[in-house]
Amino acid sequence: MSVVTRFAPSPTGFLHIGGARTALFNWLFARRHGGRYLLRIEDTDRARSTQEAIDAIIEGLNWLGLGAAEPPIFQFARAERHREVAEDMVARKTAYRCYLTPEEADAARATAQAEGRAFRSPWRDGGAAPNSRTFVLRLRAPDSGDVINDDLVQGQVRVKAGDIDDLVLLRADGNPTYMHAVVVDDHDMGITHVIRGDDHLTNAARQIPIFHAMGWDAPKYAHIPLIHGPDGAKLSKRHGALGVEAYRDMGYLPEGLINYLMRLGWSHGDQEIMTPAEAATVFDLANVGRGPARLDFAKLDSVNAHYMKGAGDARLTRLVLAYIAAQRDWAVGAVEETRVAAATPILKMRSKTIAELADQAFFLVRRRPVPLDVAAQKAMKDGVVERLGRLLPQLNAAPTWDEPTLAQTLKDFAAAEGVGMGQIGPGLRALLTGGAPAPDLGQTLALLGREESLARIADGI
RNA sequence: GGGCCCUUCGUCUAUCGGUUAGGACGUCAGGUUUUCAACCUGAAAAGAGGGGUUCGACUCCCCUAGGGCCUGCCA
Repeated sequence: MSVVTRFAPSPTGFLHIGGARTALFNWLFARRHGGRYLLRIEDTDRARSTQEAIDAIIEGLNWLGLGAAEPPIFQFARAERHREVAEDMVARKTAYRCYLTPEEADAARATAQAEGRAFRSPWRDGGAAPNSRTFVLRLRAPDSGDVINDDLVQGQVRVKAGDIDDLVLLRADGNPTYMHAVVVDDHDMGITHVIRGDDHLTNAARQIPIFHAMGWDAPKYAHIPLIHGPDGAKLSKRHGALGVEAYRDMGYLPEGLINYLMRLGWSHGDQEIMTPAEAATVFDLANVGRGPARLDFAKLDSVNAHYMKGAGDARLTRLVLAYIAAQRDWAVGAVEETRVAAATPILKMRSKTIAELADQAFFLVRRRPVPLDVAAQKAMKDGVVERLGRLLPQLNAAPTWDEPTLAQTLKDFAAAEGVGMGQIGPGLRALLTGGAPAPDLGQTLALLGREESLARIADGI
């Protein structure tokens, strides 16, 4: 049997971090077994589903490299099929028309709950249909036996059939409920493995009877633990329940985010760094943890830093320039772009994210005269200006404007002055960068270029 | 209330009855040092509690505690 998985988000918001990981595990599992990975948009809630959300989800998946090879299936478009199956179940006597009004159903449910038993409608065994009353179609839940889900992650979960409600399949308006639509679609799409969040674990016990009611085999289930916030509580907007595009805007690389998400809940020995392609050769649901994991931005940063070091320079340059333009609202000229491009291979080694890279590169795009921040001003102590005045001609006389030559020039100057670099570095750095972070001085001078460096020093003295 | 699930360093995790309980991030100390980083060396740091089973339990079973999910004509 060839494997078919699916990622089935409801388009009521962006693709959040938990959804991204669910998609990732579906993708990995399908890849691992040479199967198919499908996307299904669960848009049966017409009031809350939006085109913007659909676009955001697909865009987010593509950014992460988790796009499906086949076009998405839209659940609402299949409503006719869902109705057909529900009617078929009525014919099979595994579903029935329930004429309870919502209020009556609420009351009956409250009673059942108080008595500690599952909800059963009085209409489950038929009866004369009242006129002018609408009805819903309900599942006739099995009367006896256990519903068993041999969950690939959580282990065997057994629920007594008597604990399962006669849930609604078709609403009064004839539209399917989530519980019903999922089952019909998973069957029709040939889904073999349902990999989804742990919040659906108990839903499996409600869905399996629907499969059986139609004489279908239920898929294998794998309920992966949820992601919690750093404080262990449910993920909220305040700490990370953001769309993946928010992570992109914070300066994370998709491969960094993916690697982090992959290791959150799944492990392969002690290996921390692994690409999805690599993971796809060893991925196993048996190695997925069962407890919820907390989001840890420090670890994410560290994983991302690894991918920053290995990322292509042209790509990083493009990203960092876009970041500076968007986040700092800073117009970068062509000369400065060239400087940033030349600096990227050096600066990426010291940056965890694109945001940090932008901070590291900022000194390159500043405009003269460069204002000094408080720390930089403090570096301009008595005698510093005079000393830098003596340095200026030395730098100007440097035979070539490159890092080794400039570093040597500085060393020679310090020796000639009879002082350590501590008497020269801070002041020089202040004038060159205004206090913004920058690499070693030799490198800073080289990256800034002869003309700009000398001008910035001259500006300050 | 009911049903179900979860529980190893601060965090992510390894261990699948016998280990000085390993790794990573973070933290701390030291080194390097002209800013911010990066980097190097070292250290501290864990089996929720209680019962069993066993020659031997982090590992298997039970109870307790804590946390989570579901309990909708939402998904």
